Amino acid sequence: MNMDKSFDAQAAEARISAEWERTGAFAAGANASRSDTFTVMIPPPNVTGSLHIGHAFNNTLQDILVRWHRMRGFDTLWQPGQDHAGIATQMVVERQMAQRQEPNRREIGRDAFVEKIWAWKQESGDTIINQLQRLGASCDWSRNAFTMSGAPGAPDGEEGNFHDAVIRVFVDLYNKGIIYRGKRLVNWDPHFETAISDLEVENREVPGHMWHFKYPLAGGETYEYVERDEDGNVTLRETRDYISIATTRPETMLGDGAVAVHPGDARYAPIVGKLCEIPVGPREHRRLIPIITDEYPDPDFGSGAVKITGAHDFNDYGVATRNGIPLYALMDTKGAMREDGLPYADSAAIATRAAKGEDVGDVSGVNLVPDHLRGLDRFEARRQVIDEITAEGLAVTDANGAPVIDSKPIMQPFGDRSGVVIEPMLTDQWFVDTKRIVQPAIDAVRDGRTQILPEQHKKVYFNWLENIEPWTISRQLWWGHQIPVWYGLDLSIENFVDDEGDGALDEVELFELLVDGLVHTGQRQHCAADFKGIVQKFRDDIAGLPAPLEASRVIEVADRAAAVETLARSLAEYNLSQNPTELVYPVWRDPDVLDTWFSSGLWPVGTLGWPDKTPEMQKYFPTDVLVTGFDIIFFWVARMMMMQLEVTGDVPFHTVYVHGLVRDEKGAKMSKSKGNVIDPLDLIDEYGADALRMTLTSMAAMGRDPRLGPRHVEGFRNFVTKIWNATRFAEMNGVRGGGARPEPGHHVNRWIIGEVARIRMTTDAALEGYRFNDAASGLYAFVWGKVCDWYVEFAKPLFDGPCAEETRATMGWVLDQCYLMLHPIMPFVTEELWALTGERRKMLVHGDWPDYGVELIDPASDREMNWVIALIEALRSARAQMGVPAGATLDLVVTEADDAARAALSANAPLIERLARVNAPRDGTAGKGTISVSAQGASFALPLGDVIDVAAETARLQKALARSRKDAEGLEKRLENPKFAANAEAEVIEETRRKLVVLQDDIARLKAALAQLAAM
RNA sequence: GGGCGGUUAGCUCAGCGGUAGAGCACUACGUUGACAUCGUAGUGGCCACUGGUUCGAUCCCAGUACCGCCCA
Repeated sequence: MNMDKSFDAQAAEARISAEWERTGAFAAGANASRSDTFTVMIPPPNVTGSLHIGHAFNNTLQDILVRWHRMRGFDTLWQPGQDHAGIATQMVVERQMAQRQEPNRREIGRDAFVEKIWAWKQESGDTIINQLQRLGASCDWSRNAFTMSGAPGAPDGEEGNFHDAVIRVFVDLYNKGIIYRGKRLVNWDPHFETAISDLEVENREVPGHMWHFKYPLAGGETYEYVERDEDGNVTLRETRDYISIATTRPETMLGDGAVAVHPGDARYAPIVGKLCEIPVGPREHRRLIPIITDEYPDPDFGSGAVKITGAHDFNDYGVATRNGIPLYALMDTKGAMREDGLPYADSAAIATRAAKGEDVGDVSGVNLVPDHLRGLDRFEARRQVIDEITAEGLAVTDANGAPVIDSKPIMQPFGDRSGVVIEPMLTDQWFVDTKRIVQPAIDAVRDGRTQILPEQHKKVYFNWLENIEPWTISRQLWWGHQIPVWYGLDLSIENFVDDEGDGALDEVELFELLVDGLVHTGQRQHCAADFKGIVQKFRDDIAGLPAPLEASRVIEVADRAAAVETLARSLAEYNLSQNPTELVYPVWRDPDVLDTWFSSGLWPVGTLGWPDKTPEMQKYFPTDVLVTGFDIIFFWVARMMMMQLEVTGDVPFHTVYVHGLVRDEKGAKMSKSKGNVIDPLDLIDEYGADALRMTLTSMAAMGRDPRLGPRHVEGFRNFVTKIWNATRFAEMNGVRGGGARPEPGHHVNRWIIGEVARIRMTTDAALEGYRFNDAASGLYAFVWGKVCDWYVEFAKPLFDGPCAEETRATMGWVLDQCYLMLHPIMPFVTEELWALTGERRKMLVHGDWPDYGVELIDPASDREMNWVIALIEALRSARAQMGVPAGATLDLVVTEADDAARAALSANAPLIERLARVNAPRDGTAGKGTISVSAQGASFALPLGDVIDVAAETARLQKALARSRKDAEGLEKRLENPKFAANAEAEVIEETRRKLVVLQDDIARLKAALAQLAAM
């Protein structure tokens, strides 16, 4: 067989991947030889996603753990799958529809749109799966899961039951009161027209402006405004008829409900409790709002007075709810000024009554946007508001009469998907009362049932969970798990009497019902897994209605409007026919879907078939390790902990390994806008998947961000070539793999077997501690630095001698061990070499991970070979420094040697001769024209003849001497210190003594050599 | 402002109580039985700064400076 000169990654990877897949090598339980399980859940990539370098890193680490366990015989499952990614996917498909100039989603309707998304998923949803396969990820692809599988409308092939799990948990938490609906201020994305969670908001500092406006006091009242410095001296005193307010968002002034000042702020004490006027809007309907006190305003910031717009600012919301200030919504779902609701004049009148302390009830119909601003975009409205106030002379001005506008950076919230400015909006949403389920998640990490590595991330985890806020889980999207809650009109009527008591309703009674019941705004809601589940609940609701209404058929309609219409029609028909079987009670389902993270929070159990009692659930849950990036520790890890603990009472995994973020060579975050993104597929194309994986692994130091550049990958591609060529050399010398571990007699062979045992132990220790970089660099150093640099070189002369057979057997075994141990990190080239070098019982992916240890280390061989290596290095170094031509062969004169040195020398002479380019050693003395080399217990002379440069040789020896002396002095000083002797461990003292003896031996030899040189 | 990290060879990073390591880069040499995607030998470091603990500190503690990241 003739091996190529290097590994053809491109060709081999595809072939090997296909073979793994064909033989089901990655199937759950494949190669299991024991009952212990090892389960890893892939962090599901977005179904819209494609492989980026972060995925490559994340999945390489998972694959290493998984392959390592599989080879050790664990019953291993690496569960793959994808996330349906609500907003992202909806966005992709909508954009595609727009490009194709198809009707938009509202035109085609919800069902058709969802169908389109499914079609898109069928077509291009497996992109990232294929890319992960190119990376070599050994997931059980036959189990590929999807967070929307089993949802209504899912096509063939998507019938998994993930949807059941999601709905089951929603219903369960709803029944426990942990999920609730409420009108709250949420982060609203005006682009996608949906609420998003805090975590999906990115706060960025952007250039902004702060405007200062005067809010005149009602009725032209005045007060003495006094400012003082720190010592209480008056710095400003004037009579004012206004209060000065600073704002970055003037358009929200329209919705102000109050002005707040700090209770300790003496400047405004005289006017607290009075009313002031919002300086915008039609003059004839100028609104008045109260001046209140609250701890929130910072007296040192701006004027110290803050306008309170409860419906459009989170801080203001807090102030407003504490003080009973109404929340006036100003914008629609697109972030434009509202056009709905009451006319401005009516609205302003209601608001003024409220400001005076009247209870005005629900203000959702109140629209305080003046007519001429209605429908304007929020930013356009801002400009107009500023202009109007300024024109009226109510902007605060400087000495020259110009309006004061501070230009300064302000923090602004942006939607992480849409990139538009988030608008706090008052809307009805569903929430998880996370405080009620968070404690077990905190406890589990605190008591170590789940370990977070590196440990520093525990603090972040605790900090977030201990200050957790309610989680907004509803999204105003169409792609996702629709909330399983149905609403019905509240028809309950107080004091209704069926006048005739005949169990039928006449026109008068119906009219009464319509007026008192139907028309009032109340509604009922019930939650169940499906429509069938809520029917009985609504029946119970209407059971108290007058006959025959109480027996109405519950039917599902599109929305509230349809329900009202349907009910009205049903009553009308009944009125004509008096046929009670025609009566219906229409209900409609909540149109919102759940936050994608609600479903991915159930990933560990949902992928294993829960809520069914599946064998997989039994076997593989709780899972073992979650490997993930720091950025989703809140999004995902914390939520999985909470949700799994809530539904199963168990932690989802015992270890969370948190890795860093892959950066570019300069340490910058990779981003499309910076243009510094590295595509892992490009790297795979150019250098091979193994090289990329090895690079990423070697950089995976815990708690550090790897910096990746193509140069690094190139280095590890060379490593792939190196092991390939070591194998090629072996193959050319008749070495075959697949044999049992030999028990050779030659020190070289005995030594390398001991080294293999060492690397096995350090590799396992590194992997057990999730020190991936140590595993990678240890193996790299072993294969290159021990096997290739020394063992292969030592073997060359042995192939010509009596030990040739045992050397062939040993080399075959050693290389097999290299393939085995490198396989988790570099699966392709090792699998290829495994196949090329022997008849194998099974593929390397199912190879048996070794478990030998110190028993294979022969101390005598170890000592001897290390002595030989040190001597060869000393000889080479001396030659190079003295400028001996590389090709020249020198005599090696033994001037002194103890028994051990003599034995080692004679046993390994051919090796030394070959690798140091010297002739067979002979005894003699150093004379004129020789340079000196020493090894432990021995001194040598290398005759160079006339060419010797005495000065250079002296310099070389003196430099070595100086170094040894310095080291020896340090050791001596330490040993002489009585406190060291008293305090240090016995082992340390012994080690120090030993080192000193070696150094002293070295110094003596160098001195002797120098003396001799001087004598010439 | 709060929290968490980092600062070690020219570059990228390991090490984290016993006086420093790797890869890359650089210099010189090299057609040695696989590998030039290579080999051999070298150059290069007050381990950010200041104190403290210790027989001993790059490593532990405190502070300073600078640089990141996350949350306000």
